[in-house]
Amino acid sequence: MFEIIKKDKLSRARVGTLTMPHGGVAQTPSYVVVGTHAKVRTLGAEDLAATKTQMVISNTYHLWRTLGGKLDSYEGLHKALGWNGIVMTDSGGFQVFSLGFAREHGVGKIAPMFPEANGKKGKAEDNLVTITKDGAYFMDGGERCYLDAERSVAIQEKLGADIILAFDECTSPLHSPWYTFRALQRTHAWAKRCLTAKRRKDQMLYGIVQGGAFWLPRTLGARFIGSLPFDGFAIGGSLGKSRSEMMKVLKWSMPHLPEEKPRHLLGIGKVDDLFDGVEHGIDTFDCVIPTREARHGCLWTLDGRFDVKRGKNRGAKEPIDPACGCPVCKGGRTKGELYERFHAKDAEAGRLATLHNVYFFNDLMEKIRHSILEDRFVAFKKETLARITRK
RNA sequence: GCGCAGGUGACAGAGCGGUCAAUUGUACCAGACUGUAAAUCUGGCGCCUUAACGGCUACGAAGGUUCGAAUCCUUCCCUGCGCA
Repeated sequence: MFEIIKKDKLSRARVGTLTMPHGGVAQTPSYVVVGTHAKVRTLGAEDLAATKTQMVISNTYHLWRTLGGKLDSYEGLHKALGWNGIVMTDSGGFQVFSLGFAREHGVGKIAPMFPEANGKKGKAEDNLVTITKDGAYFMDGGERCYLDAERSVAIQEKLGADIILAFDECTSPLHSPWYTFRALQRTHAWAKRCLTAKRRKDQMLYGIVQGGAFWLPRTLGARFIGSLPFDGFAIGGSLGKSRSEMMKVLKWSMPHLPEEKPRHLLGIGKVDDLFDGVEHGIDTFDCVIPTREARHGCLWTLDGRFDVKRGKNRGAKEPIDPACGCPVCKGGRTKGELYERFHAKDAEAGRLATLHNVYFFNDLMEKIRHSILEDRFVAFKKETLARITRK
């Protein structure tokens, strides 16, 4: 169930409450922390609570492949996580892209302006995925496996998340409008099949808007998916060559999605993205940035982000951010300690950094919620972005 | 004092006559990471040059042999180990 508590006057931003059939509750806008293998990398269950985490997203494809036959007797994601917050599962649709054309095209979802410049353009044989109108074939460790709408829903029902996602095809930013359009037809057919295949009543099913960064397919996508009886909606897919194109995609999509249902922005979540997304009416975001960058030593603060592995942090006695309330900063841990642990390849380094980053993003979302409730969201956005880009 | 092994760029450690400004690792500097193929990847790292090109100075020191030396020879200095 989704209840809107307050709408912003100057933008489409809103504050809401997401309540799950099993009892989990989240205040939105909210960050969804990525825990692909039913675990937020480096974090334990107790850490989730300490980081203000309200929602976690795991991955159908990865869990399906690792659990294998054990899926039938799976304990469920809440048990696996040891945590009773809201859990989502991605459908595996993104892996159609990330293991497929992403490798061949040498791109991410947001393509660089000059793809050849990032120097890792792959060969066609790097593409591990074959897509048909029925579903997708993956090459996984020499084994060929098949995933489609029905199977994805069935797996997600066994995994037992609160919110599950429709199986979709995420296209590459380098795909043509025509390819993108044909992929969109597949995604739409699969969306309807997911609705039909769904058995459990205690899970919410979100539809996914695709259509690349092209106006027509994207608009058609939003209109079509928005018209189906999903419990919520997600914006997915390749979002153009730059952030400004990404925001255009939101602008084209959002008006076609029902106001009263929750909207999720898939896989996007840097600070400026969050503000823009919220401004366009997004309620939840998931992104790998806080956890992955933490493991890579990159720490986020409201004064910008920095790499704690750099030499200037050796011996530094100050916390990551004196204003931060996370267990790491409040616990008296210093940049110097993080530096030493990262250089010693101590696994605790990644955990401490992850604790900080996850807390940072969850806390930022809380601040955003407050700003909306206090009618100062746009001002808060402006002052925060000015501050964070200052250095 | 004798014997043996060595002295290479911030450190460790390759190279053992030309393709060596010198493999590689670490450190250092810079950058990337957006529904996790990722606790990872990329670039730089003697000096001059925006950079390429080019030039200059370099492999303990000084000489020497060679068209050409970090690489061979001589002497000296220094370090480690063993014996006195």
